[in-house]
Amino acid sequence: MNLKQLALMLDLSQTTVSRALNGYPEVNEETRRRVVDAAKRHGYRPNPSARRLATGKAGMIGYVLPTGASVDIDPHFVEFLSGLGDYARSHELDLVLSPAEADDEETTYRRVAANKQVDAVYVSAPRPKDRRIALLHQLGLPFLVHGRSEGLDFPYPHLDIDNEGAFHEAGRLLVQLGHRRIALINGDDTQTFAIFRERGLRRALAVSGVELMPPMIRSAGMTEENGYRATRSLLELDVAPTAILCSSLIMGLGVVRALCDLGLSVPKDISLVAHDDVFPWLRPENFPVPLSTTRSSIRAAGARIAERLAARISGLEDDPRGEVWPVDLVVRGSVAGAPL
Amino acid sequence: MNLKQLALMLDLSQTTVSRALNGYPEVNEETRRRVVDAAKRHGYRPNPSARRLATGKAGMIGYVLPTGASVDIDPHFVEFLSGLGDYARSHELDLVLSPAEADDEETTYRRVAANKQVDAVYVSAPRPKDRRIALLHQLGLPFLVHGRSEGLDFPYPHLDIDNEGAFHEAGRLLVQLGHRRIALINGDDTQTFAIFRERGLRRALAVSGVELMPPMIRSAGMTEENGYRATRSLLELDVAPTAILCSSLIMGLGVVRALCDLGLSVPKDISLVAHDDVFPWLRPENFPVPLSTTRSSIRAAGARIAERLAARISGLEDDPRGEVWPVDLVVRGSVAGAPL
DNA sequence: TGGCATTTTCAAAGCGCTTTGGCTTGGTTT
DNA sequence: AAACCAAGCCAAAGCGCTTTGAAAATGCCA
Repeated sequence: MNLKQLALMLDLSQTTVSRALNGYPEVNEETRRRVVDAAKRHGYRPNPSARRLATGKAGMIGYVLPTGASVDIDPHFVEFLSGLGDYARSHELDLVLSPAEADDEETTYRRVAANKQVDAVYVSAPRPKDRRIALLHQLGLPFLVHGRSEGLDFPYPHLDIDNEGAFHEAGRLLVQLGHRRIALINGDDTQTFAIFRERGLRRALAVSGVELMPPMIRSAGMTEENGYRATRSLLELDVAPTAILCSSLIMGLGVVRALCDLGLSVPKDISLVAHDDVFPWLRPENFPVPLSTTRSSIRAAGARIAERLAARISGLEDDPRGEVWPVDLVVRGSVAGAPL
Repeated sequence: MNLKQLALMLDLSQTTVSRALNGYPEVNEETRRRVVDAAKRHGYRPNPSARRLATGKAGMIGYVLPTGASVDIDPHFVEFLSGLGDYARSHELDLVLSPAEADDEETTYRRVAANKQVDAVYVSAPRPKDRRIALLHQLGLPFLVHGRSEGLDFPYPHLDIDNEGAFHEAGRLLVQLGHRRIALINGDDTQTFAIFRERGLRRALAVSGVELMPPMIRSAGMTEENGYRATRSLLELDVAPTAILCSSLIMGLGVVRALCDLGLSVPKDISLVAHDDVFPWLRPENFPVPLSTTRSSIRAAGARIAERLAARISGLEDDPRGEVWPVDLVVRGSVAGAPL
């Protein structure tokens, strides 16, 4: 059932039927009712390919997915997707994943933009002076960044959580508990989220006159194994930390395992705080010792990003506004006063 | 730069240019070279919307994503996606995720099929007599199932791992080690993979004359917490198990935590085997006691599925062939002879 | 050289929608 | 009564590609 047939059946022109369905004003309300009614009855749905060709609008949002034999997609992605999908569903928005060579995403972004495959894209895991953002800005393809870049000379729309504030708060708590040697097991420090977290902790330590030194910082992909290794190496230092701030629950698993291996107990010997993105399948309160966390639902972020993207697509939002969410500090049993 | 302009520039008809570019035989090789060359030089890329409208082919593969406030996307999905994306990239195939209400995927499948948004879809987490498979079969939309259904009266293309064989092997090993009370902590047992795994273990036990009784079976979503709870409840039984077979590493984390809580040691008190989908961020050899596993890379499956979907789209494959991969049993320190 | 089969090219008709510009109709103004 | 206007509708022209059916060019043979 296509427009032509429907128009024929109603003894109207395609123009009128199209307008009636799309809510244009120049059509009699009575006529519109007839059309809408007939459309529903015959289950008419405009062919998206045709509509897209005519309007240039795709009704889809895009994401360029870095791939490669040695590239692992972040497990957070799936949680983010839950939120995004949940909102997108209610608006009949589909999501297009365009796989790209991890070290050349630009080509794919250009292709996606040139093809007008999607109405907007979102960008995740930004780095300082992120090339993708500059590119999208230049290409004029609507976009939204999950996270923030730095050092760009133009404003761009984004949604981020207050990573610096979160780790500042967590650091401050530890400092207040008397800790001075606080280590940071961070994620990939070429990404801004990691930079902000380090900054937050540094600021908290500075208050008590302590400087966050390089040996106290580890940075690596968020795997259990990396958490383990970082912890082992930190505790081999001459002046080992008495507290650890860790950028993810997954790494947190490794941290706990390492401490256990070394016969150290949480929180008596070591205090531990981790960032929690709120996975349904791994919860900080279920760690051997309930884990204190900085918590922010990545799923909620996904939903909000979908909402804003939809707004941008329909023209309701068009300023490059940035939105930064506060992060909860949730204190549980894994922190205590510094040992003497 | 579109076809028309390119044709004009080359002083050829659109027909010829189109044919030259699409490899039709009825065009002079010399002409073709000219065309291909000019196309490359001017960076001409056919507009996919137009092509789609004309041919009905989309160049995309689809996936209907169940969503909802209380629906969690399986964390395995991301690993699967890595594999799929990796292959898809090399073939310029995009992936369309169409979010659906979790309890009414049918509507979305119908929409996707009617709109011809994608050339093929893949279906995951099938159940016995899966409605989606029957629907796709009936709609005539090419598809591939990751996993298997049961009780369908027609063949359909799928890729599965030998879940029954895997858990049979694992069960047999435990039986050989003298275990008789073996518990199963399974995933969602409305899904076929879980049914097959149970069947495998049952068969292994039967050999030694033991029947797998309901109290020895737990089934739940694959979270750390569910692994913990299942284990606690199993060990409160009058005749507690001496070995546990567990359907995922994530649940395995909970199992280990529960055993630790109870002061039981692996493998002295309890032997443990888990299924490993090969996550980069959580590896069985890094468990407190290295975990024995049945191992099968879900990522490899993703790549293979993309490959077969591509083949089906291009007509190279069109039989409803099923493909079942064997599963490795990897023995590590978590199994030992049954305690007396 | 004429006739015929092949090769190579083209004009035009879709694909199904949106949108421009114009045509009626009936009512309001001067 | 002529002149104007708004409301409601329509025909037709795109959007950029593929594909059909036919025409022109070429080669081959008798």
